[in-house]
Amino acid sequence: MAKQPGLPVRGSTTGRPIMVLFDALGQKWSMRILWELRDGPLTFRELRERCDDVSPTLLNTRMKMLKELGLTETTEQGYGLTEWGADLGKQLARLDDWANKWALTMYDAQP
Amino acid sequence: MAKQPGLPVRGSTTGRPIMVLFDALGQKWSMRILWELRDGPLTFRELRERCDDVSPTLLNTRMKMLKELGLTETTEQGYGLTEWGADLGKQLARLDDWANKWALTMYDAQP
DNA sequence: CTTATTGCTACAGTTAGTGTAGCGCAAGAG
DNA sequence: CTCTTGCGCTACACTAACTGTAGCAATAAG
Repeated sequence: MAKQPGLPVRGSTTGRPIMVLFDALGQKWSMRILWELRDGPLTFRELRERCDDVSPTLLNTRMKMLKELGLTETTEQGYGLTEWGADLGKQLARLDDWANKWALTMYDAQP
Repeated sequence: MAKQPGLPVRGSTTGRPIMVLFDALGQKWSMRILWELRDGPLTFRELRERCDDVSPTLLNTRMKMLKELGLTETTEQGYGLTEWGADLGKQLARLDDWANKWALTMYDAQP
């Protein structure tokens, strides 16, 4: 089933962009994959290894979805982020900053 | 099973804050719940309704998790965000802005 | 008492994700 | 040419995550 802003997703019929994004990022490994690709393209097997050996079945379906959403693409160096994917990656980097402060003040856990 | 920065989560043994966050937000309805609480506390049944009638079973387990993470709390008005939860909500609002631009330039889909 | 509304639990059924094995293909070595 | 090596990916059986409906115990009002 296709997936893009404007079309309904799990748990929301409106196709409102943020709902599409919540649906996509709310699936296991989605954010992690974008995160691991932040420093440049990786091969299927490399990416899989970085994601704690996620099952290839899932990695493949997830990559198909992210590709459909225009966030990743396949280059000659392997799987990489598109411009939009990289942009979203920056948003995730902000989340990283946030998470570190959060952990620090709430649990004294180090990044 | 407890959940907090510093302790291992699904797919990462390090307990690195961003991984804890990815694990938590990567579960279905997590982001949506934080999103729906952004304008103030809601009762269990109200919150459930706003989340497209998510099953009460899941809503309850999710609320327990979010509470454990210090993102939500139960007030006299019902379920609400903590300061950290509200802060994270602001990050999600940034994602909303991002998603709207994304949808607009990629698919001409309106927010 | 009855009635209504609340937060929440029980439980069976469906969907999503896991883990291992290995296929088909392309490139390099002998 | 054959043999190996490493690649992206698929098959498939298993487990975990989520769904949907019914309804319980508690509280409050009539």
